[in-house]
Amino acid sequence: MKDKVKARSVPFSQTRSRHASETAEDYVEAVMELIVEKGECRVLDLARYFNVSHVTVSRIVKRLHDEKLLISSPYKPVRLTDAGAKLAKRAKERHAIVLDFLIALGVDKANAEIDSEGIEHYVGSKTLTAMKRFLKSQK
Amino acid sequence: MKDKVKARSVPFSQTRSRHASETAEDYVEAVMELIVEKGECRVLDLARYFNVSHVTVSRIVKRLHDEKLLISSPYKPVRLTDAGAKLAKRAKERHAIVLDFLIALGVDKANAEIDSEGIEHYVGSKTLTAMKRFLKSQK
DNA sequence: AAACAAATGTAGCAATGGCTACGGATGATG
DNA sequence: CATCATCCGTAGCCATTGCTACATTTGTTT
Repeated sequence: MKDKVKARSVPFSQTRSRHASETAEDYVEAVMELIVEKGECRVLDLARYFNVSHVTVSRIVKRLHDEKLLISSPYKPVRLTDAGAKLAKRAKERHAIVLDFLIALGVDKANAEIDSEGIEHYVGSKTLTAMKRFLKSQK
Repeated sequence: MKDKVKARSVPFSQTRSRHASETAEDYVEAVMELIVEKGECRVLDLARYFNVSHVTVSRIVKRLHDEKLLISSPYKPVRLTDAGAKLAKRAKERHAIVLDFLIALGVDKANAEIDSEGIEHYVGSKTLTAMKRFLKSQK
């Protein structure tokens, strides 16, 4: 009964910080998408997109502004910094790969879209490579 | 500029509640694993397993006790209720499938273990079925 | 039995992400 | 230019998950 407990394989998976970066990725990705789709991104657009109140959005936008991923001034549309745009682009690519992968695997589009949004945050570079390889082999 | 913003595909993915059930699954799964491995599961075992303080564990254990997934009395080892054991078994099976799937896909075991722990919480039944199908076809 | 180490509980703080309620800013419309 | 709807910010609440510091319980070891 005195065995050492083997530590989890993800030593730094502290829920809170992990979750904070998930949020950051989701937000910059959404901002980029909304700007492409309708020319600008307002706080309320994000609120509708994520189905949360504008208050939640505005607090998170403020944090991401402090982290230099977003640019926001009062009552103005939200924009991306260079760093934010870079992160958004990476997240978007990864998201697209995961989505295509699930579809190629035989998951219907609706479910693939739902699951890919959660899965994308946990796909490491090795897994991403394996998914790309699979997609290529299916062509 | 007046287009409706299309809502996210996961309308009820409110981060908090989603995250709470993730925690529940992780904990019952860990409790089951630790009981199998060393005969009992103490708060400190869980703290080492998740790399968090015993305080964090003891609060979460209390919550899961209230939710009737765990049984805990002061200074005693943690056990599973029937409901907790059922949930743990389901989570463990899903975890195993995701892990095997990633390995079958060509991801090395270490990375497969890391990624599967995150991915398992976002794999819907359709995706799980597709993974099982893939595993069968590889045999 | 006393003393000590290890395990667990409690108090209290911070960060994050939900919310409602309310008030100020902006922009369109009369 | 006044009004009004919409958008957004602030105040302040709750829950969750981190933490340190300190207190208590348990069990082992003199």
